[in-house]
Amino acid sequence: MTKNKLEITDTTTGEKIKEAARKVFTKKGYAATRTRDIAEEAGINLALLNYYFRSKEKLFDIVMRENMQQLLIGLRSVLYNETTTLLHKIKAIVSNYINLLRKHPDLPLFILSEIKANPDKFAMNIGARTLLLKSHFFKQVKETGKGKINPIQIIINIIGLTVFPFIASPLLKHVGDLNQKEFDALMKERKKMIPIWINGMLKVK
Amino acid sequence: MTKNKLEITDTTTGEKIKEAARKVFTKKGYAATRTRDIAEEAGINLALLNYYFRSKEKLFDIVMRENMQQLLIGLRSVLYNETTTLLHKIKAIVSNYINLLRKHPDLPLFILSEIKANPDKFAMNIGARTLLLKSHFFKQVKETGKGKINPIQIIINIIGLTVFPFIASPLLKHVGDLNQKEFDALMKERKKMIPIWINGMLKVK
DNA sequence: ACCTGTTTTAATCAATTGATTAAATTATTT
DNA sequence: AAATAATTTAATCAATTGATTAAAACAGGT
Repeated sequence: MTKNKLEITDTTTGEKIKEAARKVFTKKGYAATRTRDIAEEAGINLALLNYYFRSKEKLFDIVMRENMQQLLIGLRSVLYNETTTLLHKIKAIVSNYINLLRKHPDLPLFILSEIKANPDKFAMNIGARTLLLKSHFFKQVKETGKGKINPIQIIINIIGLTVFPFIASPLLKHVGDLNQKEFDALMKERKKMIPIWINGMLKVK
Repeated sequence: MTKNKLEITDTTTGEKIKEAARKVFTKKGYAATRTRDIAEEAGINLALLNYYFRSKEKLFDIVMRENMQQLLIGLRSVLYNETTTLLHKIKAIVSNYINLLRKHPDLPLFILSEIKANPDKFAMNIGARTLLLKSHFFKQVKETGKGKINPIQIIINIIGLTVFPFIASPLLKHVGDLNQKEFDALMKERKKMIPIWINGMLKVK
């Protein structure tokens, strides 16, 4: 069985390890993760981790690359669509990301922590820069704010308003006295509100 | 010299260790920090760390407590001032925090990461909840948004718009192609803009 | 100068951690 | 079935890590 018996849920040993690694890395971060935790989570012998992925770091690189990939999938098609309004794009971006983050709430804190811990490692990605800066979306932000506002500020606000509550969720739940259900309801409401708020910013002055 | 020769900059051995620990912990996080890194940064023998603070964790607890303290200092006097307008309070909060974060840019990511890594440890702080929820500031947010908007959403937005850029700064600098100077200019501009943006949100609908 | 308590140092410990090895088991090919 | 290749396991390694110890250096009081 070297190649696919159509692998019912593609549950190769390698795949099991990778998914276990994603879970543990994302929850605890690279430094706090023990390869033995990953092995246990995957239900495999520790040595198999090195057999399939050479090292903890190589495994991490693969998981992280896929995680970042996931955040960019589908973004290009929105950013570069020349047939939709700016407001429509903002609604799509915010809605898609909040849906994604409700499924993977600790993705942003994980990614931002690891970028900070090792900025050089992620410096390569010149593609992410042009993806945004050359987009139809960015042009629309520029001309809608026509000189009044730096478009980067608007970008920061869209991402910040969308992502921040998930980054700070333990804190917000505590000081706001919210359970998971109430927090979820807030995030659902934000899907509607953030585009309205951003729209307001674009009309300031 | 058992007690103060007025300690020119209070540079006790214990203080040197604590400040070195603050620097290393804040930069690398608890898990990635080695007690030997702290000792080297402080220029002291490793054993002195345990002599003065018993353990890595106890030292961390002290540093973290002080860090969180720093974020709350001066907040109460703003939140509970019954003589100022809501807009005035928002300006004060945003301005104070951006000033603080420009001096200590990796404080928020550090704190939020550690809270997520160990939520129980920080669960005690029932004081932080009432500090916000019982404040004159919170009442003003409630009545200004009069039923139209959940005040918690406004709180999230104020904190998010203020703090998020610092959390995501390596990413923002990269995709926005910003150097430190340009990033700083953006943060300066946000001191003016965030209160305006929040004001707009309070008037939505 | 001598004693006493505090601070500092070098050496060391036990536990943990990422990784490897050699043998075993299992699958595939001939 | 035999041979070969791939996968899995248990045992072990060397390096790192947080912490401790016993001795040395230092200070203040008498």
